[in-house]
Amino acid sequence: MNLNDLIKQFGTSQNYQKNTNVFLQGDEDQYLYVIQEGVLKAYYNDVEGKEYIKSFLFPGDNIASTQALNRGRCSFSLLCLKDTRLIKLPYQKVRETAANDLELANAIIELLMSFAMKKEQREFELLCLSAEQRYQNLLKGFPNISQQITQNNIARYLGITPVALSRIKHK
Amino acid sequence: MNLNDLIKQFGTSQNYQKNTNVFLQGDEDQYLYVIQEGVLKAYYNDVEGKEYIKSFLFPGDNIASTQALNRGRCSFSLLCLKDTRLIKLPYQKVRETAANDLELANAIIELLMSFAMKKEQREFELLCLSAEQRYQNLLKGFPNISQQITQNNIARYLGITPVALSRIKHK
DNA sequence: TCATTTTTTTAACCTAGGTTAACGATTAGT
DNA sequence: ACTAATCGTTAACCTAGGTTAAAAAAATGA
Repeated sequence: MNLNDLIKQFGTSQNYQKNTNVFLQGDEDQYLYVIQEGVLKAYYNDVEGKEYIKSFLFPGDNIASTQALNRGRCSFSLLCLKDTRLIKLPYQKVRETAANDLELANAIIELLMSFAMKKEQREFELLCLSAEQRYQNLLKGFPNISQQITQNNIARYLGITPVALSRIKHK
Repeated sequence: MNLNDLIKQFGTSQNYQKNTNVFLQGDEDQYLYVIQEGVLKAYYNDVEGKEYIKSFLFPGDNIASTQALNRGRCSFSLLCLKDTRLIKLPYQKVRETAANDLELANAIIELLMSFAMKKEQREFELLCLSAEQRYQNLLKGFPNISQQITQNNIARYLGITPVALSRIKHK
C-alpha cells in the first residue's frame, strides 16, 4: 500500500473558507493534512498575542503538528489564507497500517525524511542568515510570493516586523 | 530486526580525540552516527568563516547530515569537544534493510519522528524567542551545561556572540 | 462608484545585540 | 610551576531591527 491508497481508504476531503482555522494552538488534533487547493499559514502566538509564522502551505504540501501527533497538543495554529480544500488523514490509521505494511512504512520514511530536511533548512536560515538574506533566499525559491502572500505575513515568516521588511525592500 | 541488531550487524566503533572532526561541511558522508561516549558540536561556517552551532551531541544521541544522506554534501561540520567514541552506520545498509524489514522500518519512523520534533522545537526557539529566553530555556533543559560546554560555544548555539552572552548573564 | 478596511510606507526614536579591543581568569602543555 | 593559549568580562561605539504613529496606497464590499 502506498500513500495514495491510504488516502483513498482513510482520508476525508474538507473545505474551508478563507480566514478559517483548521486547528488552533493548544488543540488536540491527531490528523495529517494534505493540501489540495488553497494557501495556508502555520503560526505561533506568544503570550502577548504576537504572531510568528512557521510556514506557508500550498497545494501538494502536507502538514501536522508533530507535538499533537505524539499525544500532545498542537504547538501552532493553521489558518487558511484563501479558500482551501484539503484531505484529513487520521494519524492513528497511518501508524496502524504502517505497522503491518512494508511499502507504506517506507513511504512514510521518505515523507519524514523530506520533512526533516525542510526543518533543517529553516533552522539553518534562522540561525545563520540575516533577515535580509532570508528575504533574498525566499524570493529566489519563490519569486512570485508577493502575489500570494501579504508583506505583513512574509515579514512574520522572516522573523521581523512588516516595518522592517518595508525598509529592507526600499534598499 | 531492531536498531540494535542493525548496529551489531553493520555498525563499526570509532574513536576520535578531542578537537578532531568526524566530518566537514562539504564532505560526502553517508553514515549515521550514534554517540557512545564524549561530547560533540555540529556547526556551520559561513563564507567569512563565522561559526554557528546547530547542536551539541551527548551519549545516546545520533546524528547525520540529512543533506548528505540524500545524495548531497554535508551542510555542516561535526567536531569532538571531548575524546569521543561513536558507532558509524552506513546509511545505505539502513535503507536496504528497512526496505525488507517491517520492524526496522517502523523503528526508523520513530527515530525520524523524534528528530523532526527536535528540529521543530529548535525552529520555534529561533523564530519566537529572544536570545535571553533561549538561554533560560537551555539552562532549564540542561542545568549543568556550562560544566560541559564553554560559554563561547553556548553563545554560538544561541545565535549570539560570546560578548552578548556575557552581558545577558551579568543581569 | 464610494466608503470602509486592510496593507504598505515613512519617520522618529529606542533597544538588543554586534564589533573591536583591552584586560583578567582559566586551562593546558612542558 | 611557568608559559602560552584560550576563555570570559568589560567598555565604547555601531547597526539591524523593534515600536509607535500617521499618512498613502490598495483591496474589499455594498
